[in-house]
Amino acid sequence: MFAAPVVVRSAAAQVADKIVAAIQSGRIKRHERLPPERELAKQLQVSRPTLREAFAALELAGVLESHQGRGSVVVAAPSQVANWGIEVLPTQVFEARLAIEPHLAELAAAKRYPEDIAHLREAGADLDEEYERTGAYRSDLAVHRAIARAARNPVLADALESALKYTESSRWTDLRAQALAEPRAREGHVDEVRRVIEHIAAGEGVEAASVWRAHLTYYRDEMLDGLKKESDRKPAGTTGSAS
Amino acid sequence: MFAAPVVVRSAAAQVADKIVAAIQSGRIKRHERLPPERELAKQLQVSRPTLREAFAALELAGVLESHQGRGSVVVAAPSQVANWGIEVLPTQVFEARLAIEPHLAELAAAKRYPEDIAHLREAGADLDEEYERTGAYRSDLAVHRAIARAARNPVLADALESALKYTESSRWTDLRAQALAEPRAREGHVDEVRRVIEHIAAGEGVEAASVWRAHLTYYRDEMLDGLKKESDRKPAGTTGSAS
DNA sequence: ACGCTCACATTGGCCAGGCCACCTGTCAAG
DNA sequence: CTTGACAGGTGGCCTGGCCAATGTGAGCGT
Repeated sequence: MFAAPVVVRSAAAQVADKIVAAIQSGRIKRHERLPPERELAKQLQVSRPTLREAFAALELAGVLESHQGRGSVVVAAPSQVANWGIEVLPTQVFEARLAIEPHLAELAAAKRYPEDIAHLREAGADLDEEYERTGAYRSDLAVHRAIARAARNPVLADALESALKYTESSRWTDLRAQALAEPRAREGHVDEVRRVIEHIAAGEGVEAASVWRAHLTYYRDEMLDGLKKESDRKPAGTTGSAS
Repeated sequence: MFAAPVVVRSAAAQVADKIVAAIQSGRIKRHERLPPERELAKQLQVSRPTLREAFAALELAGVLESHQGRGSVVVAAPSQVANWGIEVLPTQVFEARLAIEPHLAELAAAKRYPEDIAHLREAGADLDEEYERTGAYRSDLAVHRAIARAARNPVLADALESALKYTESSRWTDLRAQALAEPRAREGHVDEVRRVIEHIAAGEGVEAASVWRAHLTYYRDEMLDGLKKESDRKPAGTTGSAS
């Protein structure tokens, strides 16, 4: 019992949550002015500094805008915060990566900035070296990121990063380690990485995208197999994690 | 002269910038502990509440993590903040949208939740109605967003939103208005919107993606034409915008 | 009657100082 | 060796205040 520990959420974070929720639900509309800080603080029963922490966070996130003497207004549409706090499933992570990463490989092949290619080759060499030396490797994330960098598209690079964020949970790394336990799978992966790098360096965008798509597809299937086996062993999920 | 007005950046925002810059440059590494708030505030010559505003913002953004009695640690990798504050070009916005949106259409066709289809049809009907009534339309963003929602993938939906954010500048809306000045172009767009909705509703993912890709490609070419004409008229760009 | 100026209320930006709660390492008692 | 109390360090939060930018309306002159 008490499997789920108490998640402490700071007062400022709770205030931010409330404001976001109000925007999501449409209670506060876009370009609408919020009550003055002093008043809102009184309404929410927090001090002004606490409220200001929440405001500062939302301002950096592009949700609010505050101006001295004028007040604070909402600048984000509900759609922009619609997915905040939604849980992301492993299959959704792969959906996103399959949408983004082959395209990144294609863009990288189209642009081919010398320093990016060098950086990419370096990441590939590191992976090769690790594989030759130890017969295994921990992850090829560096290559994925190098491709994103070579694509020179900040919007897609950010999107990839937000997908990769989910691959850092202990749950995900466990599954990955399990998926990479098969020596044959590893060899195939390393080979795909080599090929995608050469395709990009040669400017063969379509081929690079194709290899990369296949790479991700294999990887996905191996991971989801692990997920399936796990749920077979333990039908009732008891893994809980928060953030 | 003095074309660029002084952009007032709050002290808290500047502190956040400094910390992000330190992570980008590798001066602070991942999982490294930061100095205590009181000390860091002294170093940066700001008060603790101001520093705390910056911390709150970075915590919401997933860069820091603070725990009572333990201190604050960096949890973001440099790659995760690498693209912060980078200017995004119109061509990059289209690169990203072309990567994401056809895939979203395909996912929407694969999932086909009834309420999402209804919502999508509604957005399409609104556009139709506006077009029939006025012979023009302001934007079909609602349809794009409805497709994103129907795809049920928060990672991709967020990515699309961050790309669409750039389409809200006055500069972009001007270009769009100009691109949509051709009645023939509008008719084609409305027709594509109708078709993509029907393909999605019918579960024809490949076709939906294909139509949507064509739609975006036409749109991109019209917009970038407008951009080109504009730069022909006025070779030296004097448009400046900040933030 | 119209336009202009300027004082003032409003509102966010920032600070000082303080109290409390929590975590961690230490050290003595069992 | 284990257990528990304890103290120092640290973040969480508050009160109260001053300053600076903004917008407004009264009062002025024309």
